Amino acid sequence: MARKKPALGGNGHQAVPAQFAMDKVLWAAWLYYERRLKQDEVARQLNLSRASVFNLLQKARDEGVVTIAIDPARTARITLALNLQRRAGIRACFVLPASGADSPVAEEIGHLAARVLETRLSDNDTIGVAWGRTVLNLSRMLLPRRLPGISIVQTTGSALATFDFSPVMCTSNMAARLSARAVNLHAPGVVSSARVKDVLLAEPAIRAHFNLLRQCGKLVFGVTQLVGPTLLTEAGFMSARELQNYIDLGAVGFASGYFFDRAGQIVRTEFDDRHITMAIEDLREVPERICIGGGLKKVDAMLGMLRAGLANILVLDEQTAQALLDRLEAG
Amino acid sequence: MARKKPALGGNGHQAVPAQFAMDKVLWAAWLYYERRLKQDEVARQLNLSRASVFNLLQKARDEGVVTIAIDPARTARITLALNLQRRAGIRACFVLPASGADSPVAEEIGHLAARVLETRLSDNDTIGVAWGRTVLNLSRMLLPRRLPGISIVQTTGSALATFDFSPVMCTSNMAARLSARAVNLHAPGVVSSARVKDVLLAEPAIRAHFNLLRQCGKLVFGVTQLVGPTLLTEAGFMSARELQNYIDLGAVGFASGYFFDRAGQIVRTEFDDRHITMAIEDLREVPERICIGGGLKKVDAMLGMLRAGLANILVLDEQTAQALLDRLEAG
DNA sequence: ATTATATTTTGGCATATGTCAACGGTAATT
DNA sequence: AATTACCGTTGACATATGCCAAAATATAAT
Repeated sequence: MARKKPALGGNGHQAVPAQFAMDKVLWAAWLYYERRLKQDEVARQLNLSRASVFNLLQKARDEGVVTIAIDPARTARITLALNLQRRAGIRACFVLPASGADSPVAEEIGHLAARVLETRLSDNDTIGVAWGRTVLNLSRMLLPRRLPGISIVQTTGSALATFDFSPVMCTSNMAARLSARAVNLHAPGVVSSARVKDVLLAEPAIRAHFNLLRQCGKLVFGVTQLVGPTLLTEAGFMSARELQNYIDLGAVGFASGYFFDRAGQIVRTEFDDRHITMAIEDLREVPERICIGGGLKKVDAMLGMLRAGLANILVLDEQTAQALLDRLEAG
Repeated sequence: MARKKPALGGNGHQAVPAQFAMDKVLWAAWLYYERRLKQDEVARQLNLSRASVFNLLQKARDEGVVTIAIDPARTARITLALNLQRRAGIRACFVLPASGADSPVAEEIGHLAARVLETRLSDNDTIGVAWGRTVLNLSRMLLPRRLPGISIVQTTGSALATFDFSPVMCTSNMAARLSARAVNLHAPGVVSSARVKDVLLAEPAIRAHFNLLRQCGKLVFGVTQLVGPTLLTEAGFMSARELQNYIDLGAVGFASGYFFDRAGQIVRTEFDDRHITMAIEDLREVPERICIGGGLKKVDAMLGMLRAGLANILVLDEQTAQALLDRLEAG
């Protein structure tokens, strides 16, 4: 996908970035994609070899000068998506076309989610971002764009353990892609006691952060199942014992900072009192709550998540969508 | 562009053969454009021939399922440049992006012009250079390079008064930057009588200079409006009375040594007979005649200059380009 | 059922695109 | 000044795409 280095300046000598016309990348892209000239003809116009024109076009695509994108809205119009949307009582549902065999579903869903998010972004948006592998995938697939009015805000305290899909990683990655403002939450994700959490939440800087989160127009998060090996413990976010407490109380999944059971009831333990994350009542006020996830093993968790009303926009793969729909129709 | 029929919605008949719960057009488009599979691979996944996949993709493009878009902010300038080029019937046109800031336009245009000139330079070029503030700006922005085969030739006699953008200054500055040969015209710009001009033009050294000018592959000059305070008088090039004579005859501008009116007719007074400069018929033979200039107050002058056919390559700022285009389209 | 008439699909060929290793010039380093 | 390292450029070759006319299939009319 990513060809080479971002290659800012291009040819070394000269502080003459794209601001100046005769930007060959733009010129070539224009002739090729707008005027529909063949690469040969473009080459003739620019006095270059065709191979060079090809390279310029490559760069144009990599830099995001040209965007070749599928309107993700279309993925929401297929029967399956519409049915699921209706059954789950949500606002929209985007379904990744099933691709044969060996596809790494998580990556592809991140890809689709990136497209979905891109089309929904508007100026001065504030976007709350949780953490997780899928969310990180999303951030990686965003096309570089310049949207300076946008803020990407962390919904959860930064985790202590170093894992590559940490909250900080997710937000800063996204912000970098969009040239947007990254607003990190300078607090641990989990603290040792309820008292410490109270103290932290009373801090002005932290309060300000949670106030900012109340301005969010969009929220992006993944969903995790609790059975089998789960990232929650593997990533060092919580202990196996802490997790077991939730499971014992009937929890089937975790999303956007909260655990819930099959029926969509939020499940709480003392862990919640030590978990520094966006308040659930604020969370439910966010107009667009986008949940990204797929894989059959997550069906139970997603079902609970939907019933809990955490998401109102869903991005998932075809297979999971079908399974989810079947379960919803079964009752 | 539109290939065939609009192809009724694609998802028209819901009674899909069940095996494809998914819209084939979308599916193919996703695999091809997002997953970057080859058409063969897509064909294999969909159990179709490659040609059919091609047709699906065609339909996807026609229906707007895939969008190939160039960052509109960057294309505006190019569109403007192309339109202006077409309307003015010139060879090329380079537009300086409107910088939000209050930057000194003249300098920026010189900068752009320098880049334009650099990309067009070739070995053993002979370049005729007039004088003016913009031309001097150009010379200052040229990157030092070693192009020994090139000659920079003065098109107009050296002015007597000392102003920093005199013909000699412009040529020698440019030559220095390019390590090129500066060929100065050892004669005054304006003499006292037609007789003196004749005598001078008969001089072998001067004849040789004008012969050299006939070899020019490129010409670089600015353009001046005549209303309001103008450099022509301020720099001591001519008297207010001499200028007024031109204005009375309808002249609106001065470029590359000649005055012209709104319609592009060259306007002459006895001053021309004392002005030592490249003959207009030689001037019009030069293949690349690059005019540099900007600022809304010059629009009238530039219009006349274009109609007079003095320039066939234009370097100007976005605002002026737009104004010029509007005027040309108005008729 | 049969014929006529669209519509979709396909094989194969002409053209366009993608890749790569080698070249040549510039800039930084010694 | 010589050396190295780097990067854009290029020609030649390998693949992929675009196109069209013919075949297959669906649809309508008689």
